[in-house]
Amino acid sequence: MQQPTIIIIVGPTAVGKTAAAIRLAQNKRTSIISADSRQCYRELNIGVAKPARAELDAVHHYFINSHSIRDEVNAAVFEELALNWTAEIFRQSPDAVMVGGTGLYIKAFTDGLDEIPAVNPAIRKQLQVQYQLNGIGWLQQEVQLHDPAFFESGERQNPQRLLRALEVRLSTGRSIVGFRKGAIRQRPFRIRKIGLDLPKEELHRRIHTRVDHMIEQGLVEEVKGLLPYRNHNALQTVGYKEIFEYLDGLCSLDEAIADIKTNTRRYAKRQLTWFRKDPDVRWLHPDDPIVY
RNA sequence: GGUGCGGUAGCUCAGUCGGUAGAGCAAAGGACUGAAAAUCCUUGUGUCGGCGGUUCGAUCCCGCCCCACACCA
Repeated sequence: MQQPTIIIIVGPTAVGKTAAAIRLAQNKRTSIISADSRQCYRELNIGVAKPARAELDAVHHYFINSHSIRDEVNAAVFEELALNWTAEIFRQSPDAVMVGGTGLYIKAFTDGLDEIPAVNPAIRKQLQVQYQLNGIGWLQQEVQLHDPAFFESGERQNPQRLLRALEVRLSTGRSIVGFRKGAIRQRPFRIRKIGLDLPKEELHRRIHTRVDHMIEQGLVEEVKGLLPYRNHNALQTVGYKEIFEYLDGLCSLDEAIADIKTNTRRYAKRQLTWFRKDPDVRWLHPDDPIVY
């Protein structure tokens, strides 16, 4: 018997992944696993362009509204959940569909992450506080002192990477460099990747239209309700950050909207940089039929 | 109509005591294994408003014109 197959649809934001995935899942009579690091939060709706109610009713979606912004979600969490959901789907169907724009999550699912023991949350918290207080210079010194191997190879200007290296070193007593094997894990199913793309101008038009639509839908109200959670990681999100600035009186609404458009265009560009590098992706126009 | 102030990169502006110019933002390209819609790296794109004049040489000085803004009439 042939191995079950998961078809993964990737591409930049606003290209039309959601609609394509739903068409495909309906054809294959199967379910969809979302691979989107923001749509999993039930408190985030308008600003993250979730599938519409009718779309969610038409096809079962995993990893949509599955978490709270108070939960800690990351690539490792996604890897484990998605593998379980995949197994669940394959009990019913030889096909599964995954769709999303979060490249790292998809890579964690297809290739696996190296095993690194969980870090002590107290250490993580403590490092964040100290970094806020003392800045990047302090962080660099600490990493140089505690993990010279990473300091030599790593990104010295990147606070997130430095903090990660440091928390691993202080939690486990070992350098993160030693944990990174980069081994690609074998999965018990076939993986097919489809990339959707449009000419840049058209993609930008779609982004701009979608942002305007979000404002009409009441994005400002949604963001107002989330003000108490603005420091959560889940709220470090295009569409939310900019409206917080507007609500703080730092800019006009029009400026905030223009910033959302700019930041969404840049996000799309980063997504394309990531996915274009992947030789396994077969590129299609969003309207093309996906046949396997 | 007069006076003042300005016209330099896509935008906001700096600058050159005369030797063809540089910041921020935007943009382009890239990296990225537990924050990834995050984070980080690289790259300056230009008839210096137009036409004349002075000068070895003008974006800079002078004249005229055009455009924008402010004030006066």
